[in-house]
Amino acid sequence: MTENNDNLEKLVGLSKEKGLKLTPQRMVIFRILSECNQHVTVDEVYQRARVEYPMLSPATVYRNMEQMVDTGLLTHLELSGTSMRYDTNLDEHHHFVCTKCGVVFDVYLDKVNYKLDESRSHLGNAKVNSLDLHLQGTCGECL
Amino acid sequence: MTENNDNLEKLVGLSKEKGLKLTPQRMVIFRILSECNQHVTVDEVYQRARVEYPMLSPATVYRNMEQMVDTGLLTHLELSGTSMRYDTNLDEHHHFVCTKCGVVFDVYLDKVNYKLDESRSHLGNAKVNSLDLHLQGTCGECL
DNA sequence: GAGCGAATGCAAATGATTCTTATTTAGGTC
DNA sequence: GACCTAAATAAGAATCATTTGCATTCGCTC
Ligand SMILES: [Mn+2]
Ligand SMILES: [Mn+2]
Ligand SMILES: [Zn+2]
Ligand SMILES: [Zn+2]
Repeated sequence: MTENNDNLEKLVGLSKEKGLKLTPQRMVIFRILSECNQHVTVDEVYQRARVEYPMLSPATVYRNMEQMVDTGLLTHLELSGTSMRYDTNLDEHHHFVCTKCGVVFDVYLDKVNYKLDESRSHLGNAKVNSLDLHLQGTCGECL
Repeated sequence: MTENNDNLEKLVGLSKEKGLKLTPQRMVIFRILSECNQHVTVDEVYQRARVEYPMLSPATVYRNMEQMVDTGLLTHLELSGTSMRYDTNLDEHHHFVCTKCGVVFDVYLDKVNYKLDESRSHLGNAKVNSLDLHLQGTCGECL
């Protein structure tokens, strides 16, 4: 709860720095993002937000969340799926996805080592900048 | 070329086993899949196919490719992006994506080791079944 | 060649996202 | 506090990928 408040204050502070105006719509979106699940869709945020702010337009949520990505307050969650998921966790981290229910957990790595099979991998002289580990399996609930 | 023929024959053989009927539309799709780039969208296949078979319907390509996933002749490429990509390579492998041009290369690994930071990763008693390594960077062309 | 279920074409439906436009408003300036 | 302007919003149309319903056609088996 105090952590949520911290998150909210951080969002408000950063958005001021970026020159974003503090509209009530934006405040509702910020608060929901600071309270709810890390890996959300626009619609999940919209559904919650409209309870408190019924005249809110979905387009506003779309615009705000994309803008937050542009200004570095959110990231896109790079998973395939029907609708875009956003990540409020800006730390470098990876993900576990439950193949039954779709729940997404954050995974932090102490280390990763991998060795390419050069004979079959044809990267040419591509330069690898980052790696993203996607773990899949069954979550505790679905076991 | 002989390799493409092999691929095509394999597709035809497998589809017979699965009880799929050999329609001319399906044959065109199979042949294109056996000839072209591994990581294709439905539309890329459709655009090629309609050259040879102008009355082909996009819905037919959608239906066939999804059905091929169901019967194990194709897999979904688990990347975020505007439209679904399919992988004709059924071997276990990983991918490199160029962040400039979007090209996708196959990557084969000899080994992977990773160590979770248990204090921050909360997998509960989830069971991890597979891992997928996504390399990102700049391909040779875009360097 | 007949019969049947699978496959197809086409057009309408869907769902997520983006865009357009007229209107409102936050936040700075006097 | 009134005023200004650029930013933000609501509402709805537009777009794009994908799916679905339905009438018709066609591979395949006997
Ligand atoms: Mn995350
Ligand atoms: Mn591949
Ligand atoms: Zn689960
Ligand atoms: Zn490239």
